Amino acid sequence: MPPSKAPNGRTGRPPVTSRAEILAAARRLIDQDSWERLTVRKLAAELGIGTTTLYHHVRDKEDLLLLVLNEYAGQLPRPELPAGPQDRIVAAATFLHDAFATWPWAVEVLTADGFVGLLDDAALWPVEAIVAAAIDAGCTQQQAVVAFRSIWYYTVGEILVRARSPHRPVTGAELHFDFPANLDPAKTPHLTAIGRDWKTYAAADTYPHGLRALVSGLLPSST
Amino acid sequence: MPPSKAPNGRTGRPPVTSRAEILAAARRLIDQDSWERLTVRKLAAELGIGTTTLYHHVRDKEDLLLLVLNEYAGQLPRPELPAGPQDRIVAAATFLHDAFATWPWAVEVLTADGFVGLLDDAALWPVEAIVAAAIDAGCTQQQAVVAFRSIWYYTVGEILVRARSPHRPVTGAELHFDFPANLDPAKTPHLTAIGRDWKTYAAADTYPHGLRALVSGLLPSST
DNA sequence: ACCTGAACACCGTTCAAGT
DNA sequence: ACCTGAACACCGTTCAAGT
Repeated sequence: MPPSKAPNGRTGRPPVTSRAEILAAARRLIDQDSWERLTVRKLAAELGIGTTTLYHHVRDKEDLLLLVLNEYAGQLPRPELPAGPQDRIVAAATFLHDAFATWPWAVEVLTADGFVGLLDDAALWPVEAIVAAAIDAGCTQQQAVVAFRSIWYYTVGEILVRARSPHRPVTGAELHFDFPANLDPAKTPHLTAIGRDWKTYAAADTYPHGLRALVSGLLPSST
Repeated sequence: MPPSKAPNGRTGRPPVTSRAEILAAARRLIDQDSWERLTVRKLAAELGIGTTTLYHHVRDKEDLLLLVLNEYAGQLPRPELPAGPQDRIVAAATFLHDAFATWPWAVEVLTADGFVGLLDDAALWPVEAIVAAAIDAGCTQQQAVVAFRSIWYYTVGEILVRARSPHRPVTGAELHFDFPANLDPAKTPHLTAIGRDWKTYAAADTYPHGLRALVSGLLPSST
């Protein structure tokens, strides 16, 4: 038997799915459940196809996650940035932060794979904006790169600590500083004194505050 | 047959291993290979015991990692700290950073489980030192907690980004900013201009620089 | 008391065979 | 061209049975 001939003139067995459908289903599952619990098998089941069929449309699981990530990044509305360099950096970094806060797994994927060689051109604008603003503020290229990296570390750390805190996804006591009740006041007097208040203090979202402290320390002093 | 009676008077089958031996073997395997590749099965093989025997000495894999971590933390020599509050914070944070830099999996374990309720009393001194110094510098308790958290985020981020960068464990181009050659100069002029130099700039260890910027921004201005 | 193999309930991925 | 079940090489953990 010769291979069947489809109406579109192409030959062979017709597809049961497409890359776009796969990405949409993956995103659905990630949003419903966590990205850690997304498995190739579940994704195929969601689509009603054989597990191994997926491997005809994406290289492997990592490839799949990067595709979903870039799609997500491209869909986010791009905000207006303020004129002042320092405010511009804060705004761009906060945009990054907020984007990651709703999709913390993106940070895991990006840090797992060396970041940006993997991002689409269109998703790089916050990086460009931060570097550009730093140079506007009087930084050399090198200082601007250093500034971006510091901001990136701070942002990644905040997201990961927050995301991994048990069952407190939105705001809250991320550090989960639930001291053992048996803190030794001789060894840790200040921690003992703070005691239960730590939880209260740590409940606030301090990302912007720390970010401003960092940025003001990184840029050449311009009053 | 009655249960055999050991010379020490205790009854039953004699142990083939101990918690101490298990922790030592786990540490050996983690140092040799990465902690991601430590499996319960490999650990049992290393000890020459049945896999499931491990579960009589540790609750589960997470428990095992925490035990190893606390042992490691307790063994690190505690440095002298400078007198000035700002320098003291930098020194304590740098100690944390360096400890994690040689054992990045510790950060993974700690961030995975909400940090410090899990640390031994003895391992908490850097936290106490940072909070104490912040209060010395004029911070309120709340400001001191915020300062610690910001420093913690920055440190965690640096370690994780560095640790996960492919095959560059010690120093180096952690961000791996290997732009696609097809960067659009219209969209990302500054990144395009920096180009290959990014790698050079990013090769430096900028943790201390960013840390100082952050700390100086966080403390009440004291010249 | 302590040890252990078999078993359970999973993974991601490959590959030969089918349509 | 595309799909797919079986299979491979793994995981962490439980549990009944052995000593």
